[in-house]
Amino acid sequence: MKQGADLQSLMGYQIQRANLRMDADARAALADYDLSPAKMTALILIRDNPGCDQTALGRALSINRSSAMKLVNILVDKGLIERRPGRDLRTNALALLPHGESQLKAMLKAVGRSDARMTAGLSADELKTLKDLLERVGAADEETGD
Amino acid sequence: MKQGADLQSLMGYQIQRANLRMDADARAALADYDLSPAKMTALILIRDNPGCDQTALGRALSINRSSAMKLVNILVDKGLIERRPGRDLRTNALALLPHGESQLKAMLKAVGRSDARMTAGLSADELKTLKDLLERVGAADEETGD
DNA sequence: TATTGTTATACTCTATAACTATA
DNA sequence: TATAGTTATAGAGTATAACAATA
Repeated sequence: MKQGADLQSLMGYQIQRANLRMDADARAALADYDLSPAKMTALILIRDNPGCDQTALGRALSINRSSAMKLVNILVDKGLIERRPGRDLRTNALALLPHGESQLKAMLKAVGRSDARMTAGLSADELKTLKDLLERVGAADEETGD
Repeated sequence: MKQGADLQSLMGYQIQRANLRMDADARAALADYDLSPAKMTALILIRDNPGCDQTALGRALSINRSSAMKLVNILVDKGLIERRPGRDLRTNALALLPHGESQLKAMLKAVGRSDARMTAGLSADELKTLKDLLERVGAADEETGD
């Protein structure tokens, strides 16, 4: 299939294709853990922000309260995290459980290997440049509706 | 929300975040046309590969025959494309209709504006570099893979 | 036998709207 | 009034499994 000038010239398309390749490989790397890359990201955020509430987690993942609820339910059901009493009676404080911590360590190893393999064709300088440029793409608004 | 070293170091995460921002803006730019960026991509591919069949279209979009079927149904229902007799009696030849062509032109304008706005912070050289680096992400895997 | 289109079904992810209990 | 969590429901988007027609 030919991909004409229109697709080639859209940066959004280039990013989307690269994302598809990276996500597919990361997903395969996590197959043994029955978690998607996005759910692993949630575990990392909870570990690095202990006591955060569901709404804040959702905001960081660009999903709304309701979607965050479902995500948290899954992680709780798997015994990876726990809901604890939060800063007031409306809020809960999310916490990574020991089982979640050990699982996350293994997942990070697997995804790290995937990430390294997928970017093996780029030098350290190029990786730094790529990360910098990506951060500057769409640096404007970010929001999650409700 | 703090994003620790683990997320910062994963290129897959950086790409995914940039993709989310770009996709959201492109989606908003296409709101008037009631089509997602992915469906616009399908229209471009059909325009640039007239007579292609559904399976080939699906392959180009990384979706399977059944999903391609649903996608084509939607584009047909909207009067944008048409199924014509293909190279044998099993196959359809997909063709962009005049209405699809004019719609696509307008959509490309809108998405082009979105893309330009989102990448306005990057110089022409930087855009070229970014595209080059993105194309090489996951390329090593494809070369050595089976 | 293999391939293309097709249909039925199901799963993932996300969203909206409404309700509750707090604040 | 506003916010956090919750629940029910719905809509994309994709996948698998089967089948018919054709190659």
